[in-house]
Amino acid sequence: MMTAAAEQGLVFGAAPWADRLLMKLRQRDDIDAAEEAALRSVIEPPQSYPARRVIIEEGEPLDRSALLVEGLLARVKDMRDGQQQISELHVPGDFADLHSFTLKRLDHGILALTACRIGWVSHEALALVVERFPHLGRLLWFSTNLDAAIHRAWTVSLGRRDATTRLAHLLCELQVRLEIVGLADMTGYPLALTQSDLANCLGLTSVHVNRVLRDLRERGLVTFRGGHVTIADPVGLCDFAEFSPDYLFIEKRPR
Amino acid sequence: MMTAAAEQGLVFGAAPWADRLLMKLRQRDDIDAAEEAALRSVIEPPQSYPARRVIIEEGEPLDRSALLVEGLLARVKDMRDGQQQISELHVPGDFADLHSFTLKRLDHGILALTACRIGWVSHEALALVVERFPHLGRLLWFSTNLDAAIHRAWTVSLGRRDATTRLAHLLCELQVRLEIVGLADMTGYPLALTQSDLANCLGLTSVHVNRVLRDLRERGLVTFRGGHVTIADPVGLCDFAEFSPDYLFIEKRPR
DNA sequence: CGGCGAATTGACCCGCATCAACTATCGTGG
DNA sequence: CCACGATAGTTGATGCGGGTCAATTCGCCG
Repeated sequence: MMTAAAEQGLVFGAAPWADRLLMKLRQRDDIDAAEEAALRSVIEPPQSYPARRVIIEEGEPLDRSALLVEGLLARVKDMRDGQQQISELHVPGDFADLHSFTLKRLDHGILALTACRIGWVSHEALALVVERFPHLGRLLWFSTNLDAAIHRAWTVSLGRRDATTRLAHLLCELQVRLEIVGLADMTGYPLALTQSDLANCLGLTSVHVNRVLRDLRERGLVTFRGGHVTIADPVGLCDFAEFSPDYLFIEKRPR
Repeated sequence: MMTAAAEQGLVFGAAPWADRLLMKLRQRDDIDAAEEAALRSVIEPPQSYPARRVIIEEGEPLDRSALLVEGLLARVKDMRDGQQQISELHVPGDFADLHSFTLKRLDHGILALTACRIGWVSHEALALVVERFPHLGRLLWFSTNLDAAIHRAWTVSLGRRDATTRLAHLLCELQVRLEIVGLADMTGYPLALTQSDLANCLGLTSVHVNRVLRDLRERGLVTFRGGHVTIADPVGLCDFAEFSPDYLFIEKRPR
């Protein structure tokens, strides 16, 4: 019962800030009460960070990972000439840098795009949990592999899609990922990004993102305005973007 | 002694086809004799595949992973309109789809770009080894996270670098990765790809790759001809490409 | 020698960057 | 309450990197 309630994000018992993480993991595989308790126990109470704060500097040695509880995070790489590229966006329920558990430092920075709340997990505690509950370990491993799958989808967008399709595809991805953690309904979702942030995801300039947003709006597919994405024609949008959620692995599979 | 020899890829004892994999993993962390034996034992004798053969179809259910022993593999995604994007190149010693261990199917295909030899590993056997040797499990987890780091480097190239720099960066990456497994010397390495393959990595057309190769040659940085990359000016090339091997995590770190 | 895929080169075009102006929004202090 | 300054968004004019199309040439194999 506690398990079922947690699935809907309604539990305010132990470490409720892990609810969205559990929602996300449970769409992949069952997690029993012992595993749930162990996982919740390693996540520290969330700390708040203001928008635009660098949470983790590129290369910094790390002994903990960040679970995003609220807000939006980005994995960013800065170039010599001042350009920036975002390699992934993180929504609540995501570990933004679970890969630092094995990498011990990051090849990119972690930047708060909005005000955020983050629950930290020490690698030491995580190592114990993973050895004690190998199935949970495999699920967390899965979770980093899912990040890689998202990277590959972005690679395809950047390499082979034009600006309009690329943006449409990203908005589809976010719809699905936010739905999983209960932050989107069928009509859309709040998204407190600037057009410049989107440009840094899409390898474009903010000027062009602006034009492309107008294009998508005028096509009657999707609107992004005032920090909210409104999907006018879900089927049309997916088709236009050649979007299929397959790469997000939303399916129950034994570990 | 066997361990030290294996480090140089000279052992022809048990499963010598795992030598390059061990070379690669050992640049990250020590592997003791028991772990080495366990790892070697799960890798089946290599099978041969001709160039251009699809090794794994996108979406196909998987219960084993492919260790590349010889040749070149690519992770490919095909688009509706016939375009193709490669999201990663694999060199000998790489698991091409270790992530299928947790994903159970792939979001992309695996294509042999040249004639290849592949040693298969069943997920069942792998699961046993990983539970028995958690440190080895962490090292393999690291290895999939390294793939993700390579994806991110490509994302940056595709999003923010021009064609010439992008190609230069890729050639630098391959130099380093091939050096690790003893397939490149300081002057360069064999690379049996077509210009069209490179185009599919870089989000370009083969026509433009051709022009860009000429540009790099005329700048005196690097030459790609007859299936061989010759690096004329290593320092100049790295500088030109804004290349740093940091994202390849070539450093000993405790697991 | 003939055939075929890969490489090479030129001419032309288009998507997106760049540069530049202007407007909208919002928080802040006088 | 308004003036302001800062940041984000919007739109137009112009230029360039890389795509497209097409014609050779090269290199290898039968």
